[in-house]
Amino acid sequence: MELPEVEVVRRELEKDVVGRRISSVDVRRSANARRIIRRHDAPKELRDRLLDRKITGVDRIGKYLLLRLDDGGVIVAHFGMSGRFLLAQKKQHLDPHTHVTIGFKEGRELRFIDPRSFGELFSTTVDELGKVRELQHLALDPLEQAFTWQQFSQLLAERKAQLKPLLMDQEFISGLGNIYSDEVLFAAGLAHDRRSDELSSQEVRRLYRAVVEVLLDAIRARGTTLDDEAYVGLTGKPGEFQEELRVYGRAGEPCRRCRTPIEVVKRSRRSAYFCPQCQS
DNA sequence: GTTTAACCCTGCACGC
DNA sequence: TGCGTGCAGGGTTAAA
Repeated sequence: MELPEVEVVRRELEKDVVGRRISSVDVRRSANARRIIRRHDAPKELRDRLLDRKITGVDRIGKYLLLRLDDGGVIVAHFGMSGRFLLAQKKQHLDPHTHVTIGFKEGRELRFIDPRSFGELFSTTVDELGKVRELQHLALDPLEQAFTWQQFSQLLAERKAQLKPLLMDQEFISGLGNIYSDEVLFAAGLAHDRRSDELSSQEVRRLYRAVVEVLLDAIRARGTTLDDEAYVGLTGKPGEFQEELRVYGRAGEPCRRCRTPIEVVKRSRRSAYFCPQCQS
């Protein structure tokens, strides 16, 4: 799950969960549930921090969600590969991979579900936010006002790395993963292994526009829901951006722009999809 | 500084 | 049918 999916969930949380008061917190007694809240909380600590608090706002930094509480507390959530939130009625069937359940006074509950257990959910406070290791090294979020062409141009020039891994580096910009880095590079017409410090100013501008436009398009389509992945919105409705993917997952299929078959290369277990004709 | 590989994890596709 | 194997990918970490 990457920035667009997390942003869609953020907007849904803002609409459906802000203003709710937490009446119960349940952490499953499984090794994976402990792993999800790992390092930061014991189940009792998480419960004590959240119980009776009201959720006052929901922010996002890169792929991290921050649910703010009325006493200065913050719930931090990251979905990893297969994690998601489900807003359900309490009597609704419980997915076996539900690790944490946050119940509200009005009746429904927010469930953190994650089959592969790469996700995280833990509590902290506004004052301690700067000390949270996961958040410390996050770079600028590309949908923030501060993400300008000039800024991006300078960042690219300061590094000498291949574009694809650089775009996915959360210390460079935060929010892109494997799917959207491929889509962005296609939209910009740039090859995945081009060097960041060897781009012309025109290419930098194309890349900048591609980052912003692909992310906004994906958010408009409510994110990408792939067959083998669990991403669906807060209430179970899948995204639609998978219909608009230009290269990701389309190896061997004709490029939508020039009909050349899309190619894929593997580098340390990550695949990069691209059109050899349109990207150079 | 950059790149590579291994690790965490489970569901699924595949071949025998 | 059933088993073993490989793969997917978020991030982190260690090593090259």
